[in-house]
Amino acid sequence: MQHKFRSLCPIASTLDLLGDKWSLVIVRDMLIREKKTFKDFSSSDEKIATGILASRLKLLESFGLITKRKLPTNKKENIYLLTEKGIDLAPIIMEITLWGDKHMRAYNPKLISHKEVKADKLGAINFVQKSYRQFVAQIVD
Amino acid sequence: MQHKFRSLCPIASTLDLLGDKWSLVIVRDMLIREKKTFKDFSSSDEKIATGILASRLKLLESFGLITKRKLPTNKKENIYLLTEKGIDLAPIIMEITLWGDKHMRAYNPKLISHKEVKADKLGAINFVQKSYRQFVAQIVD
DNA sequence: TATTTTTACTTCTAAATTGAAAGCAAAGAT
DNA sequence: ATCTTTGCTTTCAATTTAGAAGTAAAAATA
Repeated sequence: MQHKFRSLCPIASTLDLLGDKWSLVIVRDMLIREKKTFKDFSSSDEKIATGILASRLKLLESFGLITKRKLPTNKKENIYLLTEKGIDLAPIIMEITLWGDKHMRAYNPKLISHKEVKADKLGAINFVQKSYRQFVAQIVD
Repeated sequence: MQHKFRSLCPIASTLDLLGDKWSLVIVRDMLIREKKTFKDFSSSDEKIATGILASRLKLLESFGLITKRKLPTNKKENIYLLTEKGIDLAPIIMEITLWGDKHMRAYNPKLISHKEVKADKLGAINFVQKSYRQFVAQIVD
């Protein structure tokens, strides 16, 4: 089944896939918090409904941003991991973090700050991507 | 009336405001295409419904990302302009452009490419922000 | 000046999506 | 052997969206 795109604009097309309140929160959990199972994602602070979580994971997988696999040691648990395409979202995630930290605090005063990102954006992007690749490598034998 | 936020995470909070298919498309039209009236926005390629456009403009204004004003020369037309807070979205917009250009083309082959952004991201961000500030200055006496 | 057109919406309704809760089957732990 | 956990699916009400139509005032045109 193929997606419908609103236009030929890369921004609009990316938003056709990721423009909702949950997809990038799931990617954040994977990339920054190294979450990997359905349970991990459904127990995040934001309390995503399981039906929405299931549909988002399916969509992200269908677009190749994540993979779904089982480990030989556990036949029940599914392990979701970001692909390189998904890891490539790190710059977007970091820019959103910076913008939110700078401009949303006025409306959500107790917002958590990410000092490393503010201090060294490119460093933080590289660090997170590198760490995540190691995390994947350690899981996928 | 105040917004509800899902958590204390800057990413989730930013997505509480901008996490939908339309808000950043409107910001794109303002920042990159220098659109400024209700008509301008409603005539974009993506065909936003007027009801949604009206509600998004109201929301963006309520969070201080845009301003709404009239020119002394026209008592009907409303002029919507990005504030500095809105102009500050340029890095997010550019990163989304780059990601989309790189990864969505497989699904939307005729995607338009933005060579300047690919060639010089920081330059493109600065250029767009500077140009937009000039555009605003020229409108607001 | 009178009429037509434009602008900026609002309203309406159907369709789609979301959120919350409950249910369920298989695997794993006790 | 039973209880618990995991990974979902299902259900249904509530909210949001998409699309069309309507409206009032301003502006352009005849």
